[in-house]
Amino acid sequence: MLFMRSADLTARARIRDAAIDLFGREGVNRVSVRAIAAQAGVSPALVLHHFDSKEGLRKACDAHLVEVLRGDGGAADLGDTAKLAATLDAPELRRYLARAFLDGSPEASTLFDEMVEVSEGWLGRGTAEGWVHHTEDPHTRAALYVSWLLAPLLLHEHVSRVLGVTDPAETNAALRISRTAVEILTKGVFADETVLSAMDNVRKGRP
Amino acid sequence: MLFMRSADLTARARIRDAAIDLFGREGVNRVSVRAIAAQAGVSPALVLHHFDSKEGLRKACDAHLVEVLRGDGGAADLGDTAKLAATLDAPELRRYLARAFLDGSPEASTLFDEMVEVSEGWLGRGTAEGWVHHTEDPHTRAALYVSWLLAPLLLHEHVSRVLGVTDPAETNAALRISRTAVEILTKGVFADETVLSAMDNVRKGRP
DNA sequence: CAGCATACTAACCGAACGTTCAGCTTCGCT
DNA sequence: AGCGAAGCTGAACGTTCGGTTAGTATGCTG
Repeated sequence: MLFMRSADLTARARIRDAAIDLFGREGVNRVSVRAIAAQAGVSPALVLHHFDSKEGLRKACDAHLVEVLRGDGGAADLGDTAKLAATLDAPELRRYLARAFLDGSPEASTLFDEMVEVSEGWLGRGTAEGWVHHTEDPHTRAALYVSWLLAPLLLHEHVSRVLGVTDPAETNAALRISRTAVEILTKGVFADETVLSAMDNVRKGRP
Repeated sequence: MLFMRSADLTARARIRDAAIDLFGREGVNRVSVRAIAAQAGVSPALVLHHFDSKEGLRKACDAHLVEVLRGDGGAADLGDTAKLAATLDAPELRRYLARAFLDGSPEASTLFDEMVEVSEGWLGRGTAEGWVHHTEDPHTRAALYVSWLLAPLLLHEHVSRVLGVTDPAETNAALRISRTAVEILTKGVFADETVLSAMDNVRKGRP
């Protein structure tokens, strides 16, 4: 178990990687143990020998993803958007992460909570230092910030289709999206406060 | 077929509503025809009598959702965020919509494309009239705008957990989120342009 | 070399799935 | 009243699923 990292071509690792790929592509329930075994080049029985059950395999995939995402820096890295994006350069990890958030595994919930916590801390520090605007509701803003960070990942299929992405590398599209996101987060979209004050009026009307 | 709307308690409609509810809750593949039939109070065979196959039922659900979403105003309503939010007041419709975007049905793809198109037109008009900021890349901004609009829906489970939502009505939380979103879209998050210019430098370094 | 745990497979199991089908009601029409 | 279509059901079909079992190969340890 100790030197497992150097032997990342073991059947166990191949099964796990195949599962991450297929689970991310199709969703956990559309993928059979047989299909995972076939992609990993082993028998279906070996999958259950190593992971006890399909659910056990899914948990192992979650754990692996979380381990990779945390990187070397512990939970702190979860707030480092650039580092996060770099780690998620692998399409199969991206797909799996998106699926995990939607299928509602406990590991994904914990991960989301941590990301919100780290982001809230980071934005709070920014507010104190003056490079982030003040807000009435920092908690909601952090939750929304993380949601928006994940949105292009979750809707990757549709976003890339709309943007006409065809190249396999996709780095250009990712850059366009990031740049536009930062632009909105810096300058906003609306040039005046009519929409905002309209919303505040609705809010006061319903205490 | 013509007066079907007035007879929305037919077994056919009950099956469709049960399918939307269960598909949205669990995902299409986790739900059996038998479960849908049970919730609708009919036999499993009747489901296939009306919809030919499970896939046919799913398509009928998609079509129904799109019909409801378009409302009376045709595609134009897809850009009216407030109206959209009102239509999606029903939790089961919200859940189903989120699932549809992620399971990648053709209907959902068309819907997404239309939402982006309508939003891009709306934001373009706003730019011309001066109440929306100019952007280098209106197309990407529109895609991102729609993605961000959908993000709290897709991540509803996690967002509501983080915000500590317990009340079944949820109107307060929805209001908090909307208000915060509009706040960000009006004032931005970042108070200066350091992040933005840093990103532009990266971009120029990689032409 | 013997002993034994680990890695792995082929064959199989019961359960649940989507789907089919023959037949039973129930209605609208003439 | 009579008849055909539509709504609807119970019982089965073949398939595929996750999981089990019995057994073989492999490689380490004494």
